[in-house]
Amino acid sequence: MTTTALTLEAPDTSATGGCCAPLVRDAADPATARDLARVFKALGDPTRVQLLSIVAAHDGGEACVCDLTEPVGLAQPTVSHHLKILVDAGLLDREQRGRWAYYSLVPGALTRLATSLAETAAN
Amino acid sequence: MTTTALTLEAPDTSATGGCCAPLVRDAADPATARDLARVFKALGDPTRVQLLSIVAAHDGGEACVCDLTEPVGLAQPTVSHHLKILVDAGLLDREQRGRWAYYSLVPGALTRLATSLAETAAN
DNA sequence: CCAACGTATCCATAAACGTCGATGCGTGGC
DNA sequence: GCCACGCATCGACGTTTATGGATACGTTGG
Repeated sequence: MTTTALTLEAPDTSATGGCCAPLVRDAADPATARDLARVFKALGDPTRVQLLSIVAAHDGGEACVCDLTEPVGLAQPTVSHHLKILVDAGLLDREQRGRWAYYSLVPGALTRLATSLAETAAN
Repeated sequence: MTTTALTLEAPDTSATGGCCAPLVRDAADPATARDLARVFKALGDPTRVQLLSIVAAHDGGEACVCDLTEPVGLAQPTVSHHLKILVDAGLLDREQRGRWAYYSLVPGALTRLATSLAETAAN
């Protein structure tokens, strides 16, 4: 799926004699933008940024839900909801050990995201 | 501002003999998380990622609204709305020259964001 | 001045989101 | 087998968001 190779055609500039010189060189195609935005949207909530940060700073690089409800001051179902969003975004891993579910950073996920940002900036 | 030095108290682990060893070292305090999330939320929409990318890739590193409506396929008020969000997030600069409003990347904004991400990953 | 143009703001609507109580599911202790 | 525990899912509610039409604002050209 999502195999859209959309080249993002540059609009005709000869018709509009105005300001526009739309030399879009290699802007992100809609599919890439959608994928990037999905990850950013997952990070677009203060609670989730906190959760990610707490997990990262936690001893062993992992934490269970019971470690997280108190720091963020939210009910357990809400925290589970946010964690699921972070997992779906590919930012957190979930591993069930015994009764507890341990969450940890996906290795390299944040770094790759940082690289994408830096690339756009240098584009 | 935002000089909150919030130490994010570690919950007592001696009481709960269970899973929890909440050694939160230096997780992001709520204020920092809020600021970060605000920028990420601005990037949490495919249209805005596309807009940012197009502006970055555009000749001269700047583009007016008339350059942007067609590539994203949205009405002008909608594009203006998204651009305002990106400006408010500190990601885009707006400069009015003549009849046209030129938008450009805020120098270093994306790089700083990338650094924040990398820091969290290495925490 | 006035008209044309590019852009921002206002308003309404539909969809998505955050939140939490109630509840269901899997695991471990007794 | 039963119960307690940790966690996920469901349903509902209020809030926020994306979108575009109508319109107002500032600028340029005549």
